Amino acid sequence: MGAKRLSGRQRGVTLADVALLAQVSEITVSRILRNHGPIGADTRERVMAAVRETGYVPNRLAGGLASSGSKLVGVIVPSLTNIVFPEVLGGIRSALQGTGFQAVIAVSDYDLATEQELIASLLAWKPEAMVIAGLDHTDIARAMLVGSGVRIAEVMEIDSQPIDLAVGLSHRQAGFDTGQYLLGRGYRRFGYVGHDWTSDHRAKLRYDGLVAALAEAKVELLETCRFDGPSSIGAGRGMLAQILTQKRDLDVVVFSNDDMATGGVFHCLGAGIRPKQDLALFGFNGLDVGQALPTPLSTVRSNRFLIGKTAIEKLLGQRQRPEMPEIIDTGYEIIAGATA
Amino acid sequence: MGAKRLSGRQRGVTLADVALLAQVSEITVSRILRNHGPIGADTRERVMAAVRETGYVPNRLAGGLASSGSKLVGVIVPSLTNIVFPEVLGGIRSALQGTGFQAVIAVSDYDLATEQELIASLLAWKPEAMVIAGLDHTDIARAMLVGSGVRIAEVMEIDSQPIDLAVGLSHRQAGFDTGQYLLGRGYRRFGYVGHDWTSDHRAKLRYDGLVAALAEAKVELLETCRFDGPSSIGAGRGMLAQILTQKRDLDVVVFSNDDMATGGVFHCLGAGIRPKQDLALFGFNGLDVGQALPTPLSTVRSNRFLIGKTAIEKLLGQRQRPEMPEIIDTGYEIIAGATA
DNA sequence: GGCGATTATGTTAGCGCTGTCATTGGATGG
DNA sequence: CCATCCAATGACAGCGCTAACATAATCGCC
Repeated sequence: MGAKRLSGRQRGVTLADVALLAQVSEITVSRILRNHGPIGADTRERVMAAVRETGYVPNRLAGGLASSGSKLVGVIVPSLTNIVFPEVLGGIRSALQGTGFQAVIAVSDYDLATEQELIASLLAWKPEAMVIAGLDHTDIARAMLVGSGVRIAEVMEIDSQPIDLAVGLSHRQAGFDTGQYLLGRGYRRFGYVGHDWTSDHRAKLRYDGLVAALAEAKVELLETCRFDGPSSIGAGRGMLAQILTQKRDLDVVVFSNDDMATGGVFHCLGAGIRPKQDLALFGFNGLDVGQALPTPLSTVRSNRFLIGKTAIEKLLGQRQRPEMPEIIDTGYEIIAGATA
Repeated sequence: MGAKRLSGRQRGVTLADVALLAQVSEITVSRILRNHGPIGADTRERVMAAVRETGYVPNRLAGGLASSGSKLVGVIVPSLTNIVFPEVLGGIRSALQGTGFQAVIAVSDYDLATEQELIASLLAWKPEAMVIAGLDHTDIARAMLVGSGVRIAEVMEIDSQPIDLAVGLSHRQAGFDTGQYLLGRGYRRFGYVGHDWTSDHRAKLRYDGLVAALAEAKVELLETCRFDGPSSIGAGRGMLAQILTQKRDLDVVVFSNDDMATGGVFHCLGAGIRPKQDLALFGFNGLDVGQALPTPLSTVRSNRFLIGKTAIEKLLGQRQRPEMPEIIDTGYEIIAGATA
């Protein structure tokens, strides 16, 4: 009773309702809710009571529009089922904690066209910043990102030039170091088991680095096997079985990542091959699965959590794009493990 | 040049700019961009050209405010590192595909207070629907959800009454069936290895079901071990080692989930215990890791993808809350595997 | 060939909030 | 005792878009 235009209810309590109940103006309620400007203790009390009584929920669409700032950070990752990306998100969430910002997560399914759509879609929410996995985008996507004026972090890799900020590690270098490490341990008869490169081109970079390291030492990669699909433990298991029928006398197999390598270890366990003694196995990422194995996986630790955290801290630390793109190397380290 | 109020640029192209360039009114541009109402072919052409030329990106905050509908679906999950939730999200994304809706994902870290904050925060975006993992919420959270009028799906479990819609499976029943299944296979000396129940109360429900099944058969659960933290492969490995020192003559160990059980298998492999022959192991979820094991894990398949997909389909299928809460059982099935 | 139906476009009035600039009523101080 | 300042509050316009209602222009059809 008394409501002027709203008849059927349903469409929510607004600032006006709260203001009316608390006998103050809308702007005062708004200020109290945002801790903005000086407010009398009694007024605050009265307004908060009204908020509670009405069950008022602010409308962020209206707020964002009015203040032209959504307090949103857009995030695009290629997958959530590959555990490394949730880990990056963990870092992002941790850095966002208490800042009032909220991440909007979108998944591109390793598809650049989808990524482009998602970029358009997320920019429409006027995010304060964007975090995108990878440096590879369509031209249109890149143009939209550049044109938006929004700060952009491209994460995971630093092997080429970013738009604004890159946070990650050099996958090519990691692959190279893997090669040198294994050569140093005396391995000479190399095999490689990978997965689809069109979807995961960072795996390709690591492969290139590996081959380069071997070439420097005049060692040849004897056999290569690639699964035509995303990496998985099952694929790794199957591919190792396959490569071993093709070339029996390998002394080490490098996998595109830990998932694949874990599958490789499973194959060994099932086939009575002793990891390291009979065949060395090497992965990438340093995932928990691999480290919990009876023989902890020899691999490279990439710092996913740190990548996400650093990206957000940098982005929120400076709201303007820098003159020159910045590149932050979060590094990696070889985990000796027990399989190589 | 010619812009009236914008001096320093930066703050975006608007509908008005596009309309001006294309020599039509704003509403016409708006209609074209939304495929709404009849539009002349030449006009459409001209407007699309103007959109391209200006690099216009619609402002969804304004759009949502004007049409009081954000085309957003809020999703709250307790974790992204537990792979089951990304799988639910996969189902959600699949059902959202092509509907024009976008999911906003938030992570509660298994904390009901955090969940409550996230609910408030997501409701502020005026989502069209919400999906929340679990039926357990704070009173305030529940009140906000009820009061919002928004359609709500509570997913994963159906062991108690939902607000609006529940999609999932009965974890208690799954635990019960696990017990009966193992009894049927002749096991009598049961052990249980779990993780923190305060964070994962569905695990507790399964445990309760298991105990109930055993009690019916007058079989006792001989030993219980619970890791004080989230489930992980490492924890499962450690806990199995521990329970076996406490009680050596178990013939089967039921784990709180596949992560824990996989750790258990790892322990066996390391300790020379043959799964099934020496000690049976049973998990929950039917994860890929477990199925890729040299001895595929005996477990229960929960249909995570289906849960997400069904929830969204139901929610978008009917925009009004039903009179009575609806419960959809997506079921589960026992995977015999090779460890029990 | 006039009347309603249909198609294509425009006009107006907000959606719910916040930035900006008043306004009010003491407290301060010389 | 009046100018000055500050704390506390309010009025008002407008963020960028779209629903709802006009308004033209075209088209059949008896």
